Amino acid sequence: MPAKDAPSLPPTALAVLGILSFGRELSGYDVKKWADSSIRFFYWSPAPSQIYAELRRLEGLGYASSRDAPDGDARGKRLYKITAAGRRELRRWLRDAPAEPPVLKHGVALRVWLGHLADPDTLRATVEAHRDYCTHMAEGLERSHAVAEEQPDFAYPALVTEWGRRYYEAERELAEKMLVDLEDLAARG
Amino acid sequence: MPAKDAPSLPPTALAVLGILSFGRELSGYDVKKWADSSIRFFYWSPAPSQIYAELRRLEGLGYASSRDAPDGDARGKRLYKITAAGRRELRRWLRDAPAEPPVLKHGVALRVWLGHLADPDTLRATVEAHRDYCTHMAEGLERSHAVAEEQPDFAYPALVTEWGRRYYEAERELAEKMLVDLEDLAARG
DNA sequence: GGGAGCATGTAACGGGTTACATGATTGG
DNA sequence: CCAATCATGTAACCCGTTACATGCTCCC
Repeated sequence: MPAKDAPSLPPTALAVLGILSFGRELSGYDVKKWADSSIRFFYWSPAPSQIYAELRRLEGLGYASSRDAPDGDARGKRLYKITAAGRRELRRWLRDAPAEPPVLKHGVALRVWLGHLADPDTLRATVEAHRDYCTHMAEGLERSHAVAEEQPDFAYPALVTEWGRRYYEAERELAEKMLVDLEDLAARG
Repeated sequence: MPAKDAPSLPPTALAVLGILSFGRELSGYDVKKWADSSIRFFYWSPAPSQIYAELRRLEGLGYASSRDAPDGDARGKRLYKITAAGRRELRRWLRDAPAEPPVLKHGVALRVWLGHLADPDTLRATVEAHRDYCTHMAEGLERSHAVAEEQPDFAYPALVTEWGRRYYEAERELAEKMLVDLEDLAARG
């Protein structure tokens, strides 16, 4: 019986455990692919090396169990599965831990903030690149959404992918407005 | 003459140098207050201890100079000022370094993503709290915007505070929509 | 045969946080 | 006088990344 006053796992561990919580038996490699195709759009995707480390930690805590892949499958492959204790821990976290405020590190905004030091053309190009990046992310989320809607147990992920699409849509519009404001500022001098 | 192929400073150093780039002579404490009242809305506010460390680093690189506060002012107080080299370095960074994609770690989205493990009421409360947080941030940005507009050399910061206000406005609306979607999902069961 | 993708890891590093320590100044 | 705020810093810690190493399997 682990976890007395469990000092709450780091975000990455929770995220990995969360991926396992959909019930599939996954290798570290699989977890990385999942992360890349879903949570990386609104959270982030840990480095492979850390995923393996987190899986070992989760197993150590009894939140996941693992077994070697059956013969015929790639040798050395290890499959992880969430345990009842792991599911309990996730539920506990969702219920008890206050939601941390979203972390936003917006390098583009920082650059505009420092506009007095930048060449106007570079600045504009930066914001335009960001606008295109938003379009790109929105497209990624559409694909992710399509996948989620096929699976009956992915109702919540589908909600979030749709939320994410709207988010990047809005971000794109904000970039568009920013370009106008930048133009105005340059005109007024 | 430092900086040959300068390995580009970490974000915190750039942010601190950016704060100094508005020309004021600031103490570490002042820098922290500035960060809290402006860039923390779209970037983030480093811990005090780190700000002091970054200021020392910047001085070591020749990007900032410092002097003791004049007598009559608090003893032990140290004031930092950006140097020409520091301004050059910032300009170089804005021009040459590709803008890093925004980092978003949205804990609320992650929680909804794991909705299959959560109690519906808790989930709703989480999203509602997030909506209120957005309102709160938007208000903070309005205040920040008002301050920026008073200063003639804060045109770019004013642009960004306005952008930020719109951002949190949009985030709030997304939270509102999410609540509706959550309701729908619960109704369909 | 060889390259792309599968699969797992180690080691070193650095960035950033928390917790703590210290002391001065100011205002009620 | 006492609390709040000003002001600066040290030490320990851990999270996460990068870079690297290794070897397999599948397919052209």
